[in-house]
Amino acid sequence: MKIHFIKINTVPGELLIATEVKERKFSAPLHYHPELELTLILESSGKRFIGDSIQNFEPDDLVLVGENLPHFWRNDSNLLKDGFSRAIVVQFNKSFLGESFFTLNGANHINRLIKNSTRGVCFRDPITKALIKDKLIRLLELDTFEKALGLLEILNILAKSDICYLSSPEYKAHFNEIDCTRLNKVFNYVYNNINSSFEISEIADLLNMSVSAFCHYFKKRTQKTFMQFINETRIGKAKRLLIETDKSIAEIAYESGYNSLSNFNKQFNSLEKLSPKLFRKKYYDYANDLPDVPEHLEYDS
DNA sequence: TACTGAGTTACGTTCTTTAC
DNA sequence: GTAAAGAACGTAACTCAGTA
Repeated sequence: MKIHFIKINTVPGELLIATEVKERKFSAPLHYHPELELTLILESSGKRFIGDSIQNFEPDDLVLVGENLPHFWRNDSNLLKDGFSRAIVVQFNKSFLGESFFTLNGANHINRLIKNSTRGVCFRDPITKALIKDKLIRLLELDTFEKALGLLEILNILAKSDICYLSSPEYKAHFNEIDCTRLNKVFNYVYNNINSSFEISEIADLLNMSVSAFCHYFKKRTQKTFMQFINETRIGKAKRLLIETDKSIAEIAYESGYNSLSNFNKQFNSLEKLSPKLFRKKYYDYANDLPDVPEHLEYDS
């Protein structure tokens, strides 16, 4: 799999593209394009790669990817047995309302958001996300003019909301064809073998590198050590198994790719600041205490 | 009391980082 | 890209807590 430059095919007369993506699993490869992309995950979970950021995503994950920023979403393979991955994706050019619109007085905050999005930004405030989800769902039904107004309203809300940067400040899109072919080989290998144990030398061999050279390379490109990436991926899977199954901690440890319970506990503790058992207990306590969802925030799927 | 599952510790092996 | 040192991991053996 290579990094792809994708030309977004805008419909003549349309200012932006707003679509609901519904697939068994998100199929877009690592790619970039000059259009900005606002993505709201409706169903599915896994890992998203944006610039040099590698993080877990879950339903209601809301992310704005700036122009020419490499990105792709990778589903958890174990969650695809009985469902679809769904997301609302809005792609638009930063000058969809004219070259200088966002430099006008009163629109500077949106201009700042567009600039910040070149590192990729996510929005964590639940009230903002609920509001944007509602507006994105409505956006799908609107005509061109109303869509543009709707997107303007969404950008206005997002620009006033707290943001979390995804890529590091030092990140520059330094991926070339070779880098991305290599990283895609690594990601594919890891996701296809995450349940089993594998040695770092296997991955290094895959790229015709020494183990040491591979460690250098991976850290430089992702700002994480390879084992950090593996652990975050495995613990992410373990958390879902803790929540969604009643399997024992040991079973979940082995199913997440750990060969020892002790290391699983150590890793889980260091990432989550609590033991797997306590995590499961806290989740169920929290779920049992949840009030009914207010009617205006419920959405049919 | 015995059994089971969860968590801890010590030590050998493997991985990551640093200096070149 | 390599070598070496330090950090992190995996294994085995252990303790502790809950339960029948």
